[in-house]
Amino acid sequence: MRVLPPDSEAVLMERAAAIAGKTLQQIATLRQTVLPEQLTRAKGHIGELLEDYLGASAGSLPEPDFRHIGVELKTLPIGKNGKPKESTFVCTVSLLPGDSSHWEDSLVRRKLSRVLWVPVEADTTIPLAQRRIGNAILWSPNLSQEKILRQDWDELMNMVMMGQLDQITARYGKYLQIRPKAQNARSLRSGINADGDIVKTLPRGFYLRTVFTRMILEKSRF
DNA sequence: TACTGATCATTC
DNA sequence: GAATGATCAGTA
Repeated sequence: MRVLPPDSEAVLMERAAAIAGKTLQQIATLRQTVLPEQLTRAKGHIGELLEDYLGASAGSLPEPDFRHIGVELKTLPIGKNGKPKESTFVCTVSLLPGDSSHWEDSLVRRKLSRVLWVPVEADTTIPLAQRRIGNAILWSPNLSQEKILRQDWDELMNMVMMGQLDQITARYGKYLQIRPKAQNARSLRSGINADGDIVKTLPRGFYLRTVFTRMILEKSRF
């Protein structure tokens, strides 16, 4: 039985609060689903389990997970040092001109305008079933965060649109970076080269560095 | 050990 | 095939 989408942020937060401190096994049992033994062949499993529990609705559409309240769900894997272990995927990078040429109407901005961060224990010495959920954080970027996200986005998208895709590495961007987001290294998408011709290239995604999610986590603990 | 580049499952 | 959910794993 599917969980109905939450019709307000308050309802969403109640649901998130209800699982804070619970283990992944407890959530899986509540939802009558089975956990994989390892994440190696099920890398998105925890995110999907929490989408299911919380009533996310967007499916695989390029939209915020909770569409009508405009909230995006992100799980945050926390290592034993208490800090995020991995960068956070935001969305696919448009590699062709005309898709989203301004920060204001970019998918990055829309997805990051309101995010429910759910910390999840990710110490690999703990069996998956015993890892616990943390206290969720409902967040919007503050002015300085948005300013830097915008700077990163402008710089990176400028390179994309100038046909400098081959020069983009994960080293660009203070908070936001572009990295491959593909089935494998042979995957291809259409992009443009320096002459403006359409060429095939590796699909890319926008990711948030851990320095950024660490800041969100630390601020919420005040 | 942190980080970048590579990869895996599912859905439509 | 391209979007979603991400973590894996080699190397600097």
